[in-house]
Amino acid sequence: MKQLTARGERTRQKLLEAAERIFAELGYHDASIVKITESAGVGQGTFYLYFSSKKQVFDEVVLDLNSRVRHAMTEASEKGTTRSERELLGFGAFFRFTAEHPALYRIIRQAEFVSPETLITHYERLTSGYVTGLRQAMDAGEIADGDPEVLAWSLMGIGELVGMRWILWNGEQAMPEAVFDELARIIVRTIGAQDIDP
Amino acid sequence: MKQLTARGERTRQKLLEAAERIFAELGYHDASIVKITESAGVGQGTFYLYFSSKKQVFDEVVLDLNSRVRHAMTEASEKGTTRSERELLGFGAFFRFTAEHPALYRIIRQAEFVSPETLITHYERLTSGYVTGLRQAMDAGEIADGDPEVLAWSLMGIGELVGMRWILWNGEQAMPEAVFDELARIIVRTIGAQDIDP
DNA sequence: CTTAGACCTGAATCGGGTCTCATGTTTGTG
DNA sequence: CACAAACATGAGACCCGATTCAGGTCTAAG
Repeated sequence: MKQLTARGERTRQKLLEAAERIFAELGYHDASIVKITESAGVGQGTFYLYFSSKKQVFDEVVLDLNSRVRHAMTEASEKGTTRSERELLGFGAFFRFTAEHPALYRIIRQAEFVSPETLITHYERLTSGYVTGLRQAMDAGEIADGDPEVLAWSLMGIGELVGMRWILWNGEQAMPEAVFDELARIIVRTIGAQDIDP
Repeated sequence: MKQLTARGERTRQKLLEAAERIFAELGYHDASIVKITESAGVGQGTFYLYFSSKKQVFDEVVLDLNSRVRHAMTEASEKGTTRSERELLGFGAFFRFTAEHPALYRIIRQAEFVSPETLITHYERLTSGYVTGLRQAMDAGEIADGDPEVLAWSLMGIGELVGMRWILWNGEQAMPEAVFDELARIIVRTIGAQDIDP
């Protein structure tokens, strides 16, 4: 599998998108190659021209979702000036992404057994950028001092469960404003945001 | 399946324990009835004398773990007097349970597709008791005011991811003390605990 | 218009899983 | 001790899925 022509690239992309769709809908185990290729509109055998196994396409889907969600969060949070603001913008982007791509959740929860290495990679990529930002804010005295790693994982946990409860279980609607407002207060407390004004 | 004799009860229990073990180790899909019955030391057919399907035994294992972890948390947190204290004792119990029964995590993450109803029941039972306690503490002015439900889910999220990172991924060891101490500070901030002393 | 190379196909192979059932074994009671 | 009710068994019926492969089809360059 090396150089693909435009046609090959197109087919590969169709398969990747179909895989994301089917994995999200049915879960890893009930998603069969037949269903994926059917949904992509290609023959069964075609799958193996582009991916070496079901697990491999799974990993690729996870990593793809990972880089997309991080991109969305980074882009949003860069618009903020204080750490609180940045944090809330990041959460907002995360929830929006979740509502649009429930696959993120549904697929990642499966990774525990399907592909633990990829699960770890996913979470570590999410935290590592996070930790840097939090440490800077700590050094600047913008938020409470402490171990930024524990804080980063705590914040991810909040996002994960609140997103599950109010987005996934709400039919992938946007989150009610009241919930987000409450959450905003909680997050500001959690990071221990300080007023910097002297 | 109605009245079981002592012998029947014993066999059923052996199967339930074996199922928990095997599900935790292999995940739902790779856990086969053959493996469960082998691990329990009974014949394959015996399984169906006590459970009607693989999914049913899964649900039973989840609900059993759920009631055990809640019991452990409640018992621990009742020893505390302030809400902060209670909260930290509850978290401690949760982490201890996780270290001793990694099945809790590994199994529940699978439930998303295997048995979504049971997943929801699990989380809702965990929060519902939580919400009551938090509301009382809010009314007593012990912690920051707000929607106790959002706060309950946030706290669960923290426990879930921090437990995953520092217990599951650490070979099911107890959590490093430094991490727990840091976490304690984070939790106290998150609930917005107030000094009550006038 | 030819043709090499890229691309596509789905039937067939192979492995494995759930659940049933006809047949035995154990236990407690009269 | 006899025997009904409970309990236990594992072979096999039945189903389904990942992956392979031998044989087409498409496309772009000459």
